[in-house]
Amino acid sequence: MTEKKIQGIHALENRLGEFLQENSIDCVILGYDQEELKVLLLKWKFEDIWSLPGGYIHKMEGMDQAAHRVLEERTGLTSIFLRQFYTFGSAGRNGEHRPEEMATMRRILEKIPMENKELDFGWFTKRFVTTGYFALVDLRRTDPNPDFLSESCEWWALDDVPQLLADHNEILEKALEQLRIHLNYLPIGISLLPQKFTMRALQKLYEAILARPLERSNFQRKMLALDILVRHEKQMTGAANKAPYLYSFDRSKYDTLVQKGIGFSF
Amino acid sequence: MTEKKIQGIHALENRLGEFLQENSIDCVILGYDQEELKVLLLKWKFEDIWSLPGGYIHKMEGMDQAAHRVLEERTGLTSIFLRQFYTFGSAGRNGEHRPEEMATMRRILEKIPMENKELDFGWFTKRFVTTGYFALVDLRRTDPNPDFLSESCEWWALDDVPQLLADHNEILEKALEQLRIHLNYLPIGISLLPQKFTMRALQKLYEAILARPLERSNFQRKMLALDILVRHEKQMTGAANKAPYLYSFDRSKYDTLVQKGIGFSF
DNA sequence: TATTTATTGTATCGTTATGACAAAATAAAA
DNA sequence: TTTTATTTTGTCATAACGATACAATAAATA
Repeated sequence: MTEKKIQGIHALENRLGEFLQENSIDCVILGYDQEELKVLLLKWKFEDIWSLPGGYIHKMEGMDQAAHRVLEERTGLTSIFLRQFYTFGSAGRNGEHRPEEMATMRRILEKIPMENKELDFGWFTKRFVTTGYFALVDLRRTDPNPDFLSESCEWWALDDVPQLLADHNEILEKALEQLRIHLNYLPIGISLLPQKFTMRALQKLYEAILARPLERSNFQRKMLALDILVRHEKQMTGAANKAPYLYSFDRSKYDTLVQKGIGFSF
Repeated sequence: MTEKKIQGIHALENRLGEFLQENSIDCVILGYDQEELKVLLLKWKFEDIWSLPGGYIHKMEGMDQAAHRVLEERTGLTSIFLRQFYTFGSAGRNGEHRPEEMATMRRILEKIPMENKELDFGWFTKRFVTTGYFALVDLRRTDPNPDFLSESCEWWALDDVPQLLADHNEILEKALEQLRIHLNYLPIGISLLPQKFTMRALQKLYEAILARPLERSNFQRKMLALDILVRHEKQMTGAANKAPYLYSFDRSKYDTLVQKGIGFSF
């Protein structure tokens, strides 16, 4: 078998894993920028179809590992906050329930230069199960890379997310729902913000996740009461107003707080 | 289709075949009796091995359906509180990581008459991903039934649970951890207690789940404040003390509260 | 019948958490 | 020097909470 062919098969495995296999993982990779929460989406070649980055689990690999691998392949980031949030296995996930979409997929695969492009789409009639992971990243540190079957890999503001492949919109919604619950057990800014940030930035992040405004002074009071922030010098913004302090997380205090798992709510 | 292309497809199939996995579900069925929380376990035939009841997802069946099916097969109960809590897919779940246990399983399977090929399960070669569900039931309404591979099906007090097959002890622990979190989003007594119960019984249930004592009068105050209980006549216990009232859940108020998803904590 | 016992139902009290709002501080512009 | 916009800190009434006390009561006991 030629090297090229092996590469092609390997790419297919990674990308189409969720259709070919019974098990796959899908990543809801959330980044934060410009006071907005964004999600990383892949655009398929040739057609206007977007989907969550995903892949499947190699034989000697755990599910968590697979999710980390996909994340690294798409963003270049390692050692990232990544958490399983739900497994989707309804009968309706079967490809044959979405014939039009399957036809589109068929067109895409036919145009991709591979020697074995006449794939038997009987594969598509299998029931498949995918496990969702959400990741929180500082998107300015990422370098999004499309995979073999994608022509681009872009950050989308949550409000603008288009219709996605299969049930990926539902998966995204579930990820956000779970993230909001996690917020009560875990302060999350540490992985979404740059190392030093203003209290306003942290509040805007929480507001973006919760999709509702929070009261400024009460937010500050509660956040400081957690005793996981370190205050640094002020940041001179150049604006005609009082300059805000910069804060960063105290990693060890942060970790012990997470360890204790104390619930706090917003 | 050319011979070469057919070869390519076969190569792909073979390659993918290496990655074949099995999906299963495992149920942590919790019952409450005698002020104790109990879990339903199966004892395998011929050997002293216990495990959680579980099963495979049939071809045209969703994962949730499969869990309901297993639950009904084991307990006779339908329309039950049943919730997915986590999916276990670490590399270590592969049978080949537990050779002694696999040898035991092999002995068991050899003694069981196997007309049915499905029973081979591929336990010794495939990697397993299992999704855990927890169920809450009134155990006095159940009729535990062992399955084909089990010789008994019994309720075990949580404190007495023996070492279980594979990572089932971890799965049980995770189920309890998740249940305790759910407790803050959902009053759960409705499915674990008989229709009418005393406040003391409800408190004992919460204490059993949380594994810590709760303050009596404050528990009563909070629980009544939820406004989902109906008070009935007193229950004459025959003991030399004040007789307690009986309560039951107001189903519609209960449902609307769950709908609102209001958080309350103990 | 009167008293005792054990448990239940409810009230109280001090502390803390919370939401809404107000006031002081301050960097830069006018 | 004053104005402007935003941050930081403070206040205050209310609600929630943990701890404790006390009253109510069904049955046993004297």
